[in-house]
Amino acid sequence: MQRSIHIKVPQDFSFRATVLSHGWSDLPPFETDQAGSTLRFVFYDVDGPVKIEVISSGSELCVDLADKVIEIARLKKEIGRMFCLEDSLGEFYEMTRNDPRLSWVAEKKVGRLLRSPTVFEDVVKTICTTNCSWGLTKKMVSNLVEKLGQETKDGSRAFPTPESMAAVSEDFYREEIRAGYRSPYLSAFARRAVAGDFEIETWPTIQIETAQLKKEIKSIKGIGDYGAETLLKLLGRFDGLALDSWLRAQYYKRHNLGRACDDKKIERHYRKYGKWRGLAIWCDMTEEWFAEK
DNA sequence: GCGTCCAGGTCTACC
DNA sequence: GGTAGACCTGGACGC
Repeated sequence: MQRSIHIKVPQDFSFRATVLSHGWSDLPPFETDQAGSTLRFVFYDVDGPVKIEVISSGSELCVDLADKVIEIARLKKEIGRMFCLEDSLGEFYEMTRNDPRLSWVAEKKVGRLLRSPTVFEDVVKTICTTNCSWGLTKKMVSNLVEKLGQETKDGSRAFPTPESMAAVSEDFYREEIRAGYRSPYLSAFARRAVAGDFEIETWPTIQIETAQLKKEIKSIKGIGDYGAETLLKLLGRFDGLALDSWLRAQYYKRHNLGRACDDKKIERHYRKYGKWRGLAIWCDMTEEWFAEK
C-alpha cells in the first residue's frame, strides 16, 4: 500500500509562509502546529473521508497517507490548489523587491494564501467570518464540522459537503451552528450549490473579468464587498483590498498615526501596486507574523 | 448572575 | 449612489 507521495513545489514557495498566511489553518478540519511545519486536512476519497498530513521536505511536499487513498490524482490536485502551487508570484516579487515596506516579501517567499480543498468550503468559511469575532468564526466552523461533517476512520471529521449542508434547516444553523442571522444565507448557498445554480469549483480557472466574477460571487446572499474580495484573493485575483475592521485598524496604526481615515485614502495608498494591491496590503499588514523568532 | 452596551459585515428600504 | 437601521452573537463591563 502506498504510504506517502511527493509533490514538487516552485522555487519561490514557502510551506510555513503559506500555512500561516491567514486564519484558515486555524479553522477545522485544518490542523497545524504552532510552527506551521505540518498541515493536516481531510480528503474526500471515493470510499469516504481520509485524514491527510502534509509536511515540507525541501523542494517537495511530503504527503503522508495514513489510510489507503484511491484517487491520488485528485488528491494531488486539491493539495496543489490549497498551497497555490500553480500560482506565479514573480511579477509581484519583482515589483516589491526595492519597495521600502515590502522588500522582505520575496525573500521570505510570502504571498501564497492557504485555500481550502474546495471553493465551496472557502465560501462557507468566508460567510462565517463576516460581522463577528474570530472566536465566533471558529465556533461556527467547528460546529459545522462536528455536526455535519462525515467521520474519518480515526475519528476526525471532514468539512460538510454541499449535500449535507443543504439537507438541514435554517433553524439547525441557528440553534446548532450558532450562525445567527447568517443561517438563511448558509442554507440558501448550500441549496444553490447542490442545485447547480452556479459552478463555483470552476472559479479558480474561469476566464472572465474580475469585476464580472465579483458580481457573481456577490450574488451569494451573505457575501458583500469584503467577502467577495476575500474570495477573489483566494482565487488568485488581488484587485480588491478586502478591507475589514482588522485590516483598517492595522492600516491606521502603521500608516495614519493610529487615526481612523476614509477607505479611499487606503485605496490611494495601495493603488501603485495595480492588480497586486490586495496582496500588497495583506503582506504589509501581516509582516510581523513572519518575523524571525 | 443578570442586564446593558458594543463590535463586527451585509441586506433591505428609503431618499 | 448613499445612508440608516436591523440582523445575531459573544465579550466586556457595571451592578
